[in-house]
Amino acid sequence: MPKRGYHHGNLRQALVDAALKLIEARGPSGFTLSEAAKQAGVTPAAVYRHFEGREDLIAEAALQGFDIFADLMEYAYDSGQPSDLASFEATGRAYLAFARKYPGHYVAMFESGISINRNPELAASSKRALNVLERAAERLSEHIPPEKRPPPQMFSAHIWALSHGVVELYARGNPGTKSPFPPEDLLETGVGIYLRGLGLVAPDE
Amino acid sequence: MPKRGYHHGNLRQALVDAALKLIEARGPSGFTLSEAAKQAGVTPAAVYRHFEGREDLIAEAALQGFDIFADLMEYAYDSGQPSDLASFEATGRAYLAFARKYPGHYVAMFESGISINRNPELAASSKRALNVLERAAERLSEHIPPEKRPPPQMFSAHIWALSHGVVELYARGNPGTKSPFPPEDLLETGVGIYLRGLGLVAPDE
DNA sequence: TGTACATCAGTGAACGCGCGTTCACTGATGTAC
DNA sequence: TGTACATCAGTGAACGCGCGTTCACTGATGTAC
Repeated sequence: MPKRGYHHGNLRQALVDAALKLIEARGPSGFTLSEAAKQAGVTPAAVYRHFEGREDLIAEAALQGFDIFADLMEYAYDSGQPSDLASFEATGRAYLAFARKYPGHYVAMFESGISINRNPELAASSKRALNVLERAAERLSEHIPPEKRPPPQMFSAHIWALSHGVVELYARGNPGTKSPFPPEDLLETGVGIYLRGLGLVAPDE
Repeated sequence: MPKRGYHHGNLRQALVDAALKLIEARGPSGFTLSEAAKQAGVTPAAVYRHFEGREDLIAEAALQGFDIFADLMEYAYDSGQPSDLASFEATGRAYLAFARKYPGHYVAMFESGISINRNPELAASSKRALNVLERAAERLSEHIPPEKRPPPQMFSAHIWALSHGVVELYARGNPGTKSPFPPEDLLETGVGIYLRGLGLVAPDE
């Protein structure tokens, strides 16, 4: 039974969890090391037993996020197989689902200003997530006649950008920018129209 | 001749300009009122002659950004007329062009955490920009048979999201997330495929 | 099973720093006569 | 044109605050014998 007595038991993860909650609640710049320590019931100095400092703590939170994210993307891809189209659509949905379910992680990953390259592990993990989407795009592009086939990296970039834009603009509490449609619908229809434009979906459903 | 002697001449705008430069260089949380004052060659206390405080200064920077943005969007729309399709495409391009040309404004508007509703002027100005895109989408949607015509607000939301995503992910110095394609190309092709999906562009060019 | 001891996770006090904000002031500017 | 004066933009010193980080320490834990 951890969490009792002088020694915390699992302070490292408790600090990450506290950081995630704070980042979610107050944004990436509202997060402070001292506050995270406090929420974990510990002195700020104790943080330095587990992390090099503030940045390092954020980086760990982002890393855990990328790991979950990549897992989710892979699961989504697999669940769509053997249909390449279903796989592609599922990864797009997984992006939004992740952002909704793990908002703290999402902000740590994409808005905290953390560099993906500060840490080889972080770079590898984010690459893994990206690769799932690129693989899905590649498979899908094979259904298009080669002579009119745009590079698959471009597909994935389009979908990534659309998903990210939907999340940033419509799926979070940006005050004032109220969403005219549920974000999920927005992404779903956007991807649908896009795929129709690629000739991968029947022009009339 | 302003800018000489004890009185500054145009301190208010000089502070906004300094703030924009700082926000561009260090991100929204890297910006400090004191630093902006310093760059304008003035004591921090002097800022309070022109603004209520830090937030108010950021809000003014964002407001000026929305005004420029809305102007640019309107100009783009007009330049595409009488073709509704050209107008629509032009507004999408204008979004990216604005983000590139006025990065400080862009960040102040979309990433500083400022609320669009803190200020009626700000709300009006951002609404004006949004309206241009919505109007463009509305006109365009009239070229689609009514029975299979999705709501025009949905178009504009799709394009807005795609543009925003391209800017955030590929058009800025996010370290590590190197762009596989020039952002302009990415947006251009993405919008192209999307419009084809709507049946507004010939399926083969 | 009991004792001695090394380990090391967390303490608590302290630090220097830059921040946003306030306040009484000063002195340049522009207007009234 | 020259003088008196009101205005008010900017000064400079001070504030309290919370931040990230350091350091010598303490005492709980687990292992060796």
